[in-house]
Amino acid sequence: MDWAKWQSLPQLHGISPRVLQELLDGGQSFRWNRLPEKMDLWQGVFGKVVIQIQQQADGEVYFRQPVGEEADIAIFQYFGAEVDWDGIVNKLPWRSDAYLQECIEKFTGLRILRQPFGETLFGFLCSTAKQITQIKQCCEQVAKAFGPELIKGVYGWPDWNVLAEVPEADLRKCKLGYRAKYIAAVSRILAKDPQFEQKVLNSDYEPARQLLMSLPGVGEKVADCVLLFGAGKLEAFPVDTWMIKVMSRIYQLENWDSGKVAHFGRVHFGSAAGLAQQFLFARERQISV
DNA sequence: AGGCAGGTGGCCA
DNA sequence: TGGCCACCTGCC
Repeated sequence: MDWAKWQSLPQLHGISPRVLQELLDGGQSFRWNRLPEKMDLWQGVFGKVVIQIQQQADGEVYFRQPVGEEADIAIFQYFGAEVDWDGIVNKLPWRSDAYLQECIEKFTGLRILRQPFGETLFGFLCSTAKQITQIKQCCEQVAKAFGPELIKGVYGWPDWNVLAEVPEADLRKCKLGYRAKYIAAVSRILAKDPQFEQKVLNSDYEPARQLLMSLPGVGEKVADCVLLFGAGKLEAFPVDTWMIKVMSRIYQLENWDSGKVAHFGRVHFGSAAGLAQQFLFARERQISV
C-alpha cells in the first residue's frame, strides 16, 4: 500500500502542534494516533476514510490518503471547511468573560470536528467512566473485530447493522464491560430504524437531544457529545467531571449538578456553547497536568 | 495492590 | 425531585 502525495489542509493553517494534538486526541474523536516510528505523524480513521496528517516546520498542515482514494470533500467537511470558525469564536462572550478569553488565546485554532454520526454515538457509548486511552482501545478492538478492513491493518467502524448481529458476550471481549449491553441494545434499535440519524440531524437541539436520550446508555452528557461532535449542533454543552470542576471554580457554581451546569453553560455561552466548552476543557486538562 | 475513571439507570425517601 | 449505588474492568 502506498500513500498519495501530501496535500495542503488549509482549514488547519496556523494551528500549533499543541492545539492540533488537542483537536485530534483530546476526546472528540477516539480514532487518531501518532505513528510510533514517526511521532510527528498522525493517522486517523473516520467513515471509510484513512488519513495521515503532518505539520511542517513552517506550521503548515498537510494530509495524505492511500493511493487511489480521493475523499478530499469528506476530509474538508470533517475539519469544518465550510464553517466560519473565526466568526463563531468572535460571537462567544469573551469580551465579558476574561477566563474564556484566556482559554481561547491559549488554544487558538481549536474547533469542533464534524464526525460521522454513528461512530460518534458508538464512541461516547463506550466513554462512560473511562479515560480516553481506554475508550480508544475499545473503539480499536471493535473495529478490528467487526469492522471493514479499509487498508492493510486499518479497520473502520462496523455499521449498526453489523453490530446488531454481534452477541453481547463478543462485545464484552473488547473491554467494553457493562457498556456492551448498551451497545448491543442500541445497535439493534438503530438497525431497525435507519431514519434515526436523519431525525436527529434534522431536529433542533432539544428534540434531537430527547431522541438520543431515549436510547439505553445515553444520558445528558453522552447525548450532548454526540450532538456536538457528530451532528453539528454547536449549542450542545457536554458536562463531565472536568466541566463541573472548571465551572464551579470560575463561575462559583458550587454543588450544582451537571444538568444545571449544562443549562448555565448554554445560557452563558450561547449558540456555540460547545465550542466554548472545548476551550475550557482543553485548558482545564492542561492545568491539571 | 486497590481505588478510581470524561455516566447512566434504577430504586428509595 | 434529589441522592445513592451497582454496573465492568483496565490502568495509574
